[in-house]
Amino acid sequence: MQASQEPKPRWERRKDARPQELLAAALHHFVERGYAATRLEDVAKQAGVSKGTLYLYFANKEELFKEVVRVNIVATIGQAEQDVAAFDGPSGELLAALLMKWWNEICATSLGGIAKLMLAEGNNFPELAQFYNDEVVARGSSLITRVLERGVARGEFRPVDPMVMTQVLIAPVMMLMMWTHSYMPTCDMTIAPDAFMETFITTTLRGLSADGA
Amino acid sequence: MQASQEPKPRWERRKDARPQELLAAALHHFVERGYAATRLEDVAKQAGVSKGTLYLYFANKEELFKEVVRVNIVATIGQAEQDVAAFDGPSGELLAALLMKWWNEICATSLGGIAKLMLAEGNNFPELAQFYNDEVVARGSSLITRVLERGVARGEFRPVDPMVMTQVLIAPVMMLMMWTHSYMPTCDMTIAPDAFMETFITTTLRGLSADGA
Amino acid sequence: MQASQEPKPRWERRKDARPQELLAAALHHFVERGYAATRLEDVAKQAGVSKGTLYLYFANKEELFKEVVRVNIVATIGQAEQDVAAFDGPSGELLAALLMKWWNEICATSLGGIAKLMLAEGNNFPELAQFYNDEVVARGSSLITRVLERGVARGEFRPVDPMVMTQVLIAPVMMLMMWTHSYMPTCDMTIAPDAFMETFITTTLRGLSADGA
Amino acid sequence: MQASQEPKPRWERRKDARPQELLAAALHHFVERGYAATRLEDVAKQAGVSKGTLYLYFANKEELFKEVVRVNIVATIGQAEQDVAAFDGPSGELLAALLMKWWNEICATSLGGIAKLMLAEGNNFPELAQFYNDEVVARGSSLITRVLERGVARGEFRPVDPMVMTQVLIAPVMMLMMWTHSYMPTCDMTIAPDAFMETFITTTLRGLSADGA
DNA sequence: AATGAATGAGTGTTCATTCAT
DNA sequence: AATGAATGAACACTCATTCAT
Repeated sequence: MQASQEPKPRWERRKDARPQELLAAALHHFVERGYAATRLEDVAKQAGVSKGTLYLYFANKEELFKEVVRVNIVATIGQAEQDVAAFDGPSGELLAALLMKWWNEICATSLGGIAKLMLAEGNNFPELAQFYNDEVVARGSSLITRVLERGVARGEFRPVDPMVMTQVLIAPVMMLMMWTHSYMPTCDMTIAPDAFMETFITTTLRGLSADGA
Repeated sequence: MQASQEPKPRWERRKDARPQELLAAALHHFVERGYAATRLEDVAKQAGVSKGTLYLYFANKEELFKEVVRVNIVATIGQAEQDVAAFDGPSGELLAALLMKWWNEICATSLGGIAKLMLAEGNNFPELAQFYNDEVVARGSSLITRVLERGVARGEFRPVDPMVMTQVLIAPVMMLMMWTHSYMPTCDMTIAPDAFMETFITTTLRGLSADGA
Repeated sequence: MQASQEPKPRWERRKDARPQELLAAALHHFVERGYAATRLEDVAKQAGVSKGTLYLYFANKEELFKEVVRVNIVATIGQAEQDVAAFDGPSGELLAALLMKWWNEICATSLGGIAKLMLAEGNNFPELAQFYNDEVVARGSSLITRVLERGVARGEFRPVDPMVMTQVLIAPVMMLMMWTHSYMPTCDMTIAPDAFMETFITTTLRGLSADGA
Repeated sequence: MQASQEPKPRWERRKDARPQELLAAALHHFVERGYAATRLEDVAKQAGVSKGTLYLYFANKEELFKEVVRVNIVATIGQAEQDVAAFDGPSGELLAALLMKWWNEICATSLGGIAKLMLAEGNNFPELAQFYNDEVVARGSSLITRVLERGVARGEFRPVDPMVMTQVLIAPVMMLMMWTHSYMPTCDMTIAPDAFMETFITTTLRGLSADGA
C-alpha cells in the first residue's frame, strides 16, 4: 500500500484524512465480518494506524459503527428527503427514482452489508438496533410512505394503504440485497440485479397506477 | 420435542434423551443469539447438564451446530427426497406440497433461524458454510430442480430452465423467512405468512403450467 | 511454594480451598499496591491459578475486593457486635476490649492496609467507597457509639456527646494504623504501637470515667 | 497563584507563567485523584495547553510531581529553615509558630493532599517515596528536632528526647490533615481544625515547658 | 515555543476447550 | 457417564510518552 523509498516516519500526520480512512476501513470490516467479529485492531491496521489512534477519533466500537452508518447511510437518506421534497413531477417517476437510488447507492454497494448485519446481529446489540431503527429504518420507510401518499393524493396511484404498500416495496429490494451480500448459499445462482430491479419497478408501477393500464 | 416412535421404558428414556435435549437447547440458543454469540455454557445449562457433558456428545461447537442442522434440517430434506421419489401424481401437486413442507417444517419454525444465521455469519465460519451449502442448500435446491424437470418431462410444466426457476421459487420463501426471524426493523409490518405462501404458490403454479391456464 | 518431585497436573482440584487462597492473595496485593494498581493476574498467580480461574469465584475486581472486606473486616465487626450485646460487665472494660480488638485484629494486621487504601483511593471508586462506608465505617462507628451511650446511661461515663466522642476515639487509632501501614515517611520513627495503645486507652478511660478519678 | 515579587511587563508574564500554571493544574489533579490516577492530558487541559507542551517543561510525570513538591512544599520548608535560624526569641514561641505555619501553609491547603498521596501511593513509586522522604520528611522533621534541641539547650524545655518528641508533635497534625483531605468516611464528623490546633499547641507547650507551669 | 497526532504496552474480562476425579 | 475446576488466548479500551510540523 505504501511505496516507501524514502524512510518512513513513525507515523504520518494526516489529520483530515484519518477519520474517512478509518470509517472506510471500519465499513469494510463490519461488512466483511459482522459487528461483533470485527476487531478494532484490524480496522486500525487497514487504515494504516495503530489501535490507539482509532480512539482519537471515535469513542468506542459502538460510536465507530454509528458514525459509519451516519456518514454513509443517514446522509444518503437526508439527501433523498430533500430530493423528494424538491421534486415536482409525476409520483411514479419519483418512486422509481427513489427505489433505484436506494438500490444503487446503498444496497448494491458495500453499504448493503450494513443492513444485513443489522438483521443478523441486531438482537445482540439492542442499543445499536434502536439507533439503526430510528435513524435508518424509520426515516427510510416514512420517506417511501410519503411518496405513496403523494401519488394517491394527486390521483396518480390507486388508493392503496401506504404503510402496507411501503412494506411490499421494501421486501424485494431487501431480499435482492441479501442475496447479493451474503455468503451466497447457492453460489451458482446468477442473479442479475439490474434486471431484477427493472422488472420489479416496472411491474410495481403498473400495479400502482390509478388507470390500471 | 420429537416423540420417538417406539415407546421405551421410562427409566431408559433419560439416557437416550441427553443428545436430543442438548440439540434442542443448542438450536434455541443458536437461533436466539447467532452462532458466534452462543455460549456453550448456556446451552449446557438449559439442557440441564454441565459444560463438560456437552463434550461427551459433541466434539466441539462446530460439530454441535452441524448436528443441529443434520438432525433437524437434513433429516427433513432426506424425508422429502423419499417423498418425492415415491410420489406418483401430478408435478404441480408435488411442487406445492414440497414448498409448503419447506415452509411449514423449516422456515416457519425456529429452524428458520438457522438459515438466517448462515446467511448472516456464514462468511466468518467457512467450514460451516461449506457444510451447510453441501448438505442443505445443494440438496434442497436440486430436489426442487428435479421436481421441475419431472414436470417439464411429463409435459405438465412449461419448458423453463429448471435451475433458474429453482432460484425464483426459493427467493420469496427465503425473504418471508427473513422477515419472520429477524429483529424486525419495521415491527408494525404485519405480514400474513399463510396468505403470502398461498398466493405465491397459486400464482407460481399457474405461471408454470404447460397449458397456460 | 510447591515442592514438586512428582509431575504436577495441569491444575489441582482444590475447590474448597480456592476462594480462601484467592482472597488471601487479593488481600496481600490490595494492601501492598492499592486497589487500582493491583493486577488480577498477579493475584491469580500468587494463588497458584490462572487469571480465568479467578473469575470462577468472583464476578470482577470490585466484587473480589468487597469479598475481601466482607470476609475479613465485616465478619469481625459482626462478631464484635455480638460480643458487645452479650457483655455484662462495666462499660469501661467493654470499651477497652473493643478498641483493643479493633487494633489487634484489624489495624495491626494487614487488614489495616485496607483502611489505608480506602482513605487513599476512595475518591476514585465511589461505589467501593459507598460499600465500605456502609458496611464498615458506619457499623463500626455506631458500635462504639452504643458502648459510650451504655456507659453514660449506666452512670459509668461522664455525660459526653457519644457521636463526637466516637470520633475522638477513632482518630488516634487510625493514625497509628497509618503510621504502621504506610511507606513510613520517617522510617526511623520507632513507634511502639502497644505502648501507644495502652497509654491511649488508659488516658481515655480516666478522662471518660464519671467519678473523674 | 504566586505573585512573583518583581513586577514584570504584561507581555512577558504569560510566557513565564506556563510552568506555574502547569504546576498548579498538576497539584490540583494529584490532590484530587492521586498520583497514578492523574492523567497528564487532564493536567495540560486545565492549564490550557496541549499534552505535548507539558513535556517541554517537565521530563515526565515523575518530574512534574517532584517539581510540584519542590515549588510548593520544599520551598516552604526552606523558608521555615531561614525563619528558624533568624529567630531570636523564646523557643516555645518559635515552636508554636513553626507548627502553625506547617498547618496553615501546607496541611490546611491543598498541599495536604500531597502528603496524603505519599502515604497512600508511596509504596508503588519508590523513587518518589525516596525523594519525598529526603526533601520533605527528613528536612521537616529535623527542623522541628532542632527547635526542640534549642529549647532544651536554652533551658526553656524539659529535657525530652528530641527525636521522639518530634514524632509526638507530628502525629496529631498529620492525622488532622488526613481527616481533612480524605474521602471522609464519617462525613458528619465536624472537626474544627483551628480549635484542634490551638488546643494541641497550648497543651504541648505547657507539657514541654521547663517550669512545668 | 507549541502543537496534537500517533503509538503500543498494559489490564479487566470472556469463553471454548481440556481433563482429573 | 458425568462433572466442574482450570486454562489461556483473545479483545476493547487507556494513557504516558514521542516527534514531525
